[in-house]
Amino acid sequence: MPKIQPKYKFAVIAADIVIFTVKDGKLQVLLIKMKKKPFLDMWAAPGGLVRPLESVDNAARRILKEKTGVTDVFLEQLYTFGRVDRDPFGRVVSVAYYALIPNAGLKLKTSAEYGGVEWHPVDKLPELAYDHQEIIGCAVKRLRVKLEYTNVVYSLLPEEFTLGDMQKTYEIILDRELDKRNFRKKILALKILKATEKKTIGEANRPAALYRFLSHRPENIEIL
Amino acid sequence: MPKIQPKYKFAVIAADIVIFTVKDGKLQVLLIKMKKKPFLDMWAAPGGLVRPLESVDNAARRILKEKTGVTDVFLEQLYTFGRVDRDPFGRVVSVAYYALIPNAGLKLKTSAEYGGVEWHPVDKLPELAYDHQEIIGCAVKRLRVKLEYTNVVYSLLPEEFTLGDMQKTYEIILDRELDKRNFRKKILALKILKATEKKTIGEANRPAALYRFLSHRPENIEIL
DNA sequence: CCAAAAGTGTTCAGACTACACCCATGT
DNA sequence: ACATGGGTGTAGTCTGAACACTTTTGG
Repeated sequence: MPKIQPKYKFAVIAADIVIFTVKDGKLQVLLIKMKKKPFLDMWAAPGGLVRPLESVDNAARRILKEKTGVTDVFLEQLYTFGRVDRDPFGRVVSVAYYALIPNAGLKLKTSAEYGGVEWHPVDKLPELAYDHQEIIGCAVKRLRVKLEYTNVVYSLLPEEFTLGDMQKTYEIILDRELDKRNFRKKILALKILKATEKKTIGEANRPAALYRFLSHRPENIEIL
Repeated sequence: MPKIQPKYKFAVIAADIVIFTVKDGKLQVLLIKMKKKPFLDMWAAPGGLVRPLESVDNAARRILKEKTGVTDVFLEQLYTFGRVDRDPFGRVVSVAYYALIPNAGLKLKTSAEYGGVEWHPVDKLPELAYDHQEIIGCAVKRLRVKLEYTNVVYSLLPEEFTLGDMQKTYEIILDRELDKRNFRKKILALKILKATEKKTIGEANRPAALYRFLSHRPENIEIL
């Protein structure tokens, strides 16, 4: 067990965010390259200390916005990681969150503070700082079950999308194939989508109907 | 919004435990009567600051043991409550846990520090300190869903129990009646119990077979 | 003999699974 | 013309829900 440097007199609180998107046919997380010594060149989920006059939820929203610029996406508390030796800089307890953002040509802005900001597929993660491997693993598990009984995919898809897009998103995250006919039947029966008049154009195949979610709020609905 | 007294320079961490049992045909929680000023004579779930060299999980276990003496029961992290003004004594973030303990003639020991320790039915709670009403409400919700897809009732029942005891526990917590035949069929089909040779004796009705859980570890199993 | 909980099967409806072919477009 | 994903229905199986009477004990 590493020695804890009591930089703070009591345990203090940080928030870390596992930011997911689906990109290039893979579930990916946003990681930041560390420049500080014990974790030099390792990667970590974005995070930071909770400020004295800021709620933990707000800290999570702030960090998410700082790194991605997005604000109105699904963001939920995941779990609190409180091992004594999880942070070599001091006694820091991390309240972890996870967020789902659509892959809409988001520009990642790095800063001098970090060695880079990049998406990494969850099935091929680099070496991670702190206990972030555990945190991300936990977030992936949670995301998988959450997809099955809520409508939160809305936060991974663009405003308008095809049923094929939606099914592919499920297949990528759940890592299994779904039956097209059963999937469409199920989803349409739930009445959580409304069809637009539009269809996809310019693709090398038959145009597909575009849908949008009726509600962009998380709701519990048995989906699969 | 009340003014925060910066007793600590940063936010510090406490653990609060919602301790459940089923007693007198009701789901009950263990509460402590406060003696400190802004919450004088109000009740609260047991809790305390996390010590600098103690993990948050260990703090929860410690507090549970201090108040009840029990150790090997189901104890799980619930949620972290991080509103800025949740504690008038300072910036304290609470990692809430919930525990399930069997109602086996547990003796509650009060201390000079508190005005009393008592069980209270969750459907008739007194006025609660801090945000503990929210925390307990959250714990009850979680317990209800958890009962449906895990075996955690084991931690509310004695070592040996009848199927009637088990069904009653479900009915009390879920607050709805269950069909006796369907319940027994389902539970026995899951193979999570083993029948003992024994039967209840001395009751004013037909003796019932006594069962025990095969495993006393939390497992995900579709129960209802 | 009465009260109280234990114990025990069947039927019906709805949900889930598996499965194959034609269609509209771009190249 | 062909490659690509879009779009559609049915039959069989499984699961969950509803439902009533007999048994064994203590009082």
